[in-house]
Amino acid sequence: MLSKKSQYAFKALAYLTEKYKQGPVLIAEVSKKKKIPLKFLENILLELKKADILDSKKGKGGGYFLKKDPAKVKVATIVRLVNGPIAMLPCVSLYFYERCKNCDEKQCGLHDMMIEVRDASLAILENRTLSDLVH
Amino acid sequence: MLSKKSQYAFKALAYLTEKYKQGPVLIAEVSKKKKIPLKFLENILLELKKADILDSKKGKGGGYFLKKDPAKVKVATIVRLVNGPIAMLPCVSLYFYERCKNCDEKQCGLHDMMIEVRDASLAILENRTLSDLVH
DNA sequence: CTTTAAGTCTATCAAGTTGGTAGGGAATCT
DNA sequence: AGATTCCCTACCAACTTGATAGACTTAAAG
Repeated sequence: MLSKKSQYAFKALAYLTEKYKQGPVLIAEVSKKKKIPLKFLENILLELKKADILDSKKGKGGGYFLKKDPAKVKVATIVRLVNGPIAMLPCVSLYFYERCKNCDEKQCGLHDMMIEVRDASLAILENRTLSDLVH
Repeated sequence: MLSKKSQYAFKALAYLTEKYKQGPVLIAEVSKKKKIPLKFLENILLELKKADILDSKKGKGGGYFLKKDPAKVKVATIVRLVNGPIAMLPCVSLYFYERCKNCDEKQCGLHDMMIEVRDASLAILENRTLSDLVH
């Protein structure tokens, strides 16, 4: 399951997508409109900035805004960033791979099945962008 | 991600699938062969018994065994039982549904996307059984 | 050059979950 | 009766999650 933090992140990103190219948006505005605890949202947006998804301006007239075209930012990227692995097992994760202990990947039936699930999920998440969050 | 408990459960079930119709198998044997902490495994197997997946016999010659044909036990069932929801959001879960707060499901882009992911995952997990874990 | 309006950073915390352990109880077989 | 094996309750340390507090930095306005 996506954490609450991830859900907040997506709501905030959807809002910033709506406001794309309209100048910086206050954290407080996002917090109010999307009903996300202010200080928690601060952390989330800062993290997204450090990951190069968002940019910000300080001082009067400042705020947060998308750094790139929302149609170019994959949902999969955000999930990995904020929520972690998409795969159901570390041994089938592309970005968070960890070898299985006590289990030969070449003969583990679960392994193969979870690769299928991963690929099915990625087929969707890698082909949807922030633009698809609003309509 | 599947919890360690879930991974243990699948390993144990795979072992019991191999021994299907060969009489009860000791917890201690499963623990040793699959390298699962004994007392932790006890809890897991007991839970699977209460969920009607396994059955057991006490005393000498006792142990655990599959209650049904492994080809009839869906992987999805086990995941839900031991790990919880398969969907990435409560508002798109079939078995663990919870309404979204502050978010109209009919106009939430994330909602639709996560339904797609859920269906893609279920297409696999609902059509694989314990038999597919061994080969 | 001071005030004010923002975002930035560090630290902390309560509650819940996860992975695991301990030990005795209950059933069953010999 | 005694051995064997599962059953049950309780407990615990470590980690994660969701959230808050407060001081700091940067930038614009006047």
